[in-house]
Amino acid sequence: MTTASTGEPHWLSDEEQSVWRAYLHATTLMEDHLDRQLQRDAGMPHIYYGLLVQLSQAPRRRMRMTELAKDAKITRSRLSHAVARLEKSGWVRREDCPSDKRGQNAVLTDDGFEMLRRSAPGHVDAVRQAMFDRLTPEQVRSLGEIMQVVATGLQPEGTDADLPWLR
Amino acid sequence: MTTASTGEPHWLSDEEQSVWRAYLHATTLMEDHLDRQLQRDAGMPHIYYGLLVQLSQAPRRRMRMTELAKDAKITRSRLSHAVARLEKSGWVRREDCPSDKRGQNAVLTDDGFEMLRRSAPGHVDAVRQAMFDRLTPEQVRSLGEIMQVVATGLQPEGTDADLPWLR
DNA sequence: TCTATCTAGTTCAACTTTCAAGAAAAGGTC
DNA sequence: GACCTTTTCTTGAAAGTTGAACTAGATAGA
Repeated sequence: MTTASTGEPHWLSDEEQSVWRAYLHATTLMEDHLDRQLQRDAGMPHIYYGLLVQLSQAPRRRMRMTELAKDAKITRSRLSHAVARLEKSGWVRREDCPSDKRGQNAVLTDDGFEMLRRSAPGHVDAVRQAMFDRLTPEQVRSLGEIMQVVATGLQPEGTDADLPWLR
Repeated sequence: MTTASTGEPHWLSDEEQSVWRAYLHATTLMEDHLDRQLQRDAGMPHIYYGLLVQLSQAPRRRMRMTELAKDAKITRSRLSHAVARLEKSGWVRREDCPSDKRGQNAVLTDDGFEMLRRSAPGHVDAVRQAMFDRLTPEQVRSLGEIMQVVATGLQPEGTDADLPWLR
């Protein structure tokens, strides 16, 4: 599939290639770095930690599964497995949703909240050292805009709510 | 662990938090997007595709396992599994290294090269649509600098060659 | 040479992710 | 209500990843 009707694909320029390589390297190393940091200090991968953070910020520290999955940009299936694991560790528990008998709420337990409280400073430090301490304020602002544009562009079609929101 | 000696951790500012969220969303969605695109069009995850690209650019389309792992920022273990899989698919084959009997070369097969040739245009399109088509030239330049800084900061300690290069 | 150490790469088990399939409740529509 | 579709969430198997343990070959020192 080529962009236009000319036979020749629209390759990346030298600069674009080098930016793309840098992007892939930086994001790979960052994900790796945070996964290790959190596996070591909190006993879970980065994505699981993110789920707990979301829950901790939600009203009454609980969220519907689908909403949580949507916010975390993961599939429901993946979330089901993740919550099962976090439940086994005692950081989360499931709760039937009163208003919709199909629904489940994932609830952050007190142990889970306490664990977050303990590990948050170390995690923020890791993020800071890897990213914010190395960038100028201008670069931080610019990065924010760029990532916002990219995220929006990849956001599921349906304006935002109840359409096939991933894939 | 708190950054300084004051008791209070150095939390992220509101702007930093919002940039960090955007970064996480954008990179998650991007990885997801490319994984699906390549799984669909080339029958493999993004990281495997990247390995083939590296091989295609190496002299004689072959590389030592360790070097390939280092360039791709993955562990040797992961690479072993990946190459085993790619070998089963016929895109890569292993070859003993003549000069070091412990060594293995991963070699891109003709089929692998042909597969790359067919799927590259679609992949470039996907990258372009998701990122470069949405950014101004100024933003592309800025993104390149930022990612370079971050990648360098996370790069393994040893200047570059033969020291513990990951973790 | 003998020995200790290091390096290259693989393997195993535990864990995570994906995809497709499925059960159960909710929401139409007639 | 009966019927069909949609939504919510889970499950199970296959694929991929991780970290530690392991084999074999290279290296260096006495």
